[in-house]
Amino acid sequence: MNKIAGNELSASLEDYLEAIMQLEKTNRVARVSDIARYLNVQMPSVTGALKVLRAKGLVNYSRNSFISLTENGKKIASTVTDKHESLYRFLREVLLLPEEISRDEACKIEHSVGCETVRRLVKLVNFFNLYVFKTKKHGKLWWKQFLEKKLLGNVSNCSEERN
Amino acid sequence: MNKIAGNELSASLEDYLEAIMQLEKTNRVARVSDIARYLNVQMPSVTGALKVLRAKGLVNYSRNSFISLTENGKKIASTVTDKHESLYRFLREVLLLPEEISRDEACKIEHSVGCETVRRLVKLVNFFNLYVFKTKKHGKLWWKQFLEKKLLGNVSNCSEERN
DNA sequence: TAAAAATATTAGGTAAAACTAACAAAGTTA
DNA sequence: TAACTTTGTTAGTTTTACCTAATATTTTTA
Repeated sequence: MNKIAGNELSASLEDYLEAIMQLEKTNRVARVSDIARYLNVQMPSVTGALKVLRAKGLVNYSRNSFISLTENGKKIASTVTDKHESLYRFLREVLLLPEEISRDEACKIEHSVGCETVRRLVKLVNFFNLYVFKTKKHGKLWWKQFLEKKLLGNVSNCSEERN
Repeated sequence: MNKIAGNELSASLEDYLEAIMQLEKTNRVARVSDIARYLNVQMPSVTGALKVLRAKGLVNYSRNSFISLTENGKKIASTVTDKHESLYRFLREVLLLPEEISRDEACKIEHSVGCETVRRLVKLVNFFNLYVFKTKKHGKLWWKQFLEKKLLGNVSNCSEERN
């Protein structure tokens, strides 16, 4: 299962596009070694991914030379980045999770969440900023306390994790 | 990247555990063919997964015989199911997404979301039910309209999807 | 109970996405 | 410019998670 339908990209390939866009933004150019470092993979993995992305028409790239996103590649990369940022804001500003966890979590979820969901999530963030956090004097504090309060018997025994 | 740390299970293996628990609940027993149908895979894939899960001490299983979750397997399966249900409720009750999309989306996200996040998500659902939806007469309607309203210039060009 | 159907397993294969080791090309520096 | 370093590629391997085809086992039914 978990099949990848026709035009959809794997989480991994999405990550490469995102990395390239990010590196272009901060470093002017994205090199194989930068991408590798950014994504915590070895260089041959990058070369391999670039060939796949080129075959899909998402990057311009040729041996030992520059890498850039095509129009199409840019479009996908910004969709993913947008999901990432929206999720991050939701986790950070509404669920009030710590920065690092919000970042990590956004990274993982960004590949499995749909656009409409993200759009609504952004609305939710706006709602909190416009209404909940503006309530009386201490809206945000009140919400923080509400989050910490025990409500109903939701006892999930989360074996695995640190968070 | 996307490495699976020591004790963590892949999304796929989590799905098998979840399926087995679900089938045990509704059918009394989970058979290879049931699991295959449930997860949309072929039977040999199930046999293979069962061997891996057995090696990890998560299912009791022997050739041509019954399948059941061990204590440990049950624990993990219910954590996943719990994540699924909480996500579903959030998507359905707060973001007001259609049933089917909420279900699909929950299915995909359940493997990448942490326990603490889910716990807070549940609080958020409670908050909406206790406060937002109880506001005046038409709390829920008001929220629905808020969700539909255009706010700020969040124009993401979501090429891919249907939702 | 023998034949047919359903269920399960084995064997072998494929594809994605990573890896290492070895080599090649480019850039830097002495 | 020769030697060294950094960067990038190729070739080949591994792991995960699927698949099909063939075979084996169990259950049902005529």
